[in-house]
Amino acid sequence: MTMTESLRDGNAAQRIADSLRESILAGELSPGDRIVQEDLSARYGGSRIPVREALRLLETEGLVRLVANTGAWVASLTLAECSEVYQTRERIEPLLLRFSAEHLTKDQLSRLDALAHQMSNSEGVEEFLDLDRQFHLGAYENAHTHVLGSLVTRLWNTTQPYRRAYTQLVGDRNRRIFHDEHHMLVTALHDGDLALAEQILALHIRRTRLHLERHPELFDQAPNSKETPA
Amino acid sequence: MTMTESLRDGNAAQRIADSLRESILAGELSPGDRIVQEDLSARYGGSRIPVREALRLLETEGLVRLVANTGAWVASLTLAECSEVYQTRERIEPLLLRFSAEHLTKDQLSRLDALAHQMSNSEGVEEFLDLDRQFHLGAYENAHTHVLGSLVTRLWNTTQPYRRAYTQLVGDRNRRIFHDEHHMLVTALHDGDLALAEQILALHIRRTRLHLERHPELFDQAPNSKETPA
DNA sequence: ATACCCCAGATTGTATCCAATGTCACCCCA
DNA sequence: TGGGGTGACATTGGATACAATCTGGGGTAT
Repeated sequence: MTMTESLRDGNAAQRIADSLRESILAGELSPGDRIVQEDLSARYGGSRIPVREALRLLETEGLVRLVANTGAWVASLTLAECSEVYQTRERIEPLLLRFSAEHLTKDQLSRLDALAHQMSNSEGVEEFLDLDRQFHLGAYENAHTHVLGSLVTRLWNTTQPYRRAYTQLVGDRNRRIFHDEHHMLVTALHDGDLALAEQILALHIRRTRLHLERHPELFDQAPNSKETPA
Repeated sequence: MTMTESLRDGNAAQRIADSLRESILAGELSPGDRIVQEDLSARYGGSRIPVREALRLLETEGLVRLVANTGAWVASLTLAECSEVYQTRERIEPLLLRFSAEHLTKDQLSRLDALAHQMSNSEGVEEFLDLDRQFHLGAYENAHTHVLGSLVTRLWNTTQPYRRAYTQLVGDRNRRIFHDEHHMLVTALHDGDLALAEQILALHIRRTRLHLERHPELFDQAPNSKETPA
């Protein structure tokens, strides 16, 4: 959905928000970066009005921080906040997986399996991040859910910069166990053992969080600081 | 916070959004009601610009539905969507309670106990709704959390109209068990038995959902319909 | 030398105006 | 008489212009 349609959606704010979100997720903008309204309006060839609406939108998504009469920055998280997001994900993603698994087709399962294998052999950071995201969100694809699905996507989005930083930091080391967990998850889904799949997913998210927590240097020290110390 | 400060926040959009949110939560506006930009700008004495930003804000909060070039409506939920929200709450509110319980003071516990008793004796629908909200959100008050707390509040907000409709429908019948669960929760917190408190809360939310699901007539039949059938 | 104040530039917030789009009622025609 | 098309009206979307506010640097007094 979206991509092609939203371009002619008659709605500039939505289009700008989508584009800006992509920029943040792709790492072109980093937490703490200043966002100037005029720059965006110039870049997208409109006035600042839709830009402002887009910023408001991204603010409630948690991707942007707005301060009245002062400006906008790409949102940053403290370690505590990021850990909070992961603990939340640990509780709700298994539920979403359950909703989706009931409707997953053989084809979709094959695709998940293929993605897991691709990841095992992937080299670059960006490729890994992209495949990882596709794998997890792909597993939720068939959850016919309007609320929980977008919520999970939102949580993925806000933590994406830190997933990137962590992946860059540790390189290819220590990834083996993540890949094993992915394969275990596919197997559990294939066997139709939903309870097991839920458990594996929860443990997978938990382990990722524990690994992240070993690297406080990746995060802001205080909430809502304007600049990344790095 | 907010009320008095936000009035001079230098930010009209925030102020309008806060006020409109209150109107929706108070039941002055019902799901499906049309929202006209000009009406709001007249009511708040400004132009439509901040109104539009406010609507965008409430849209991502799930309280308003926007359609490009067409208009805005107070968001409505289908039974399936509402059920989804409750199942999500069932998973994350116990976590939030855990975060908060670690820091709860004696005074706050007493207040929760008082609220539970007040509810047992409350008469009107609005009084009950208000106390219920104060009780639950009050229990989370000391969770030093930036993400999960606002998320839970958001989920409470989107389901508030249906909690109201249900409460009005069933009257005072069947409320006994809810009150019992509230008292049990306070007791568990008082005893410092966090695991038990989490379980009681999860069951409390689950039971509420099951009760709601017995009344599909309270909900929209199709997602995003413009008017409430009622 | 340092702390404070004040002003200029930059940036955001808002109002007014105009364009674009959707809605609805009316009319024409089969 | 009913269905489809067409036009005017209401409402939303966006651009320009102006007001309000914040930031940072230089000057002054202590």
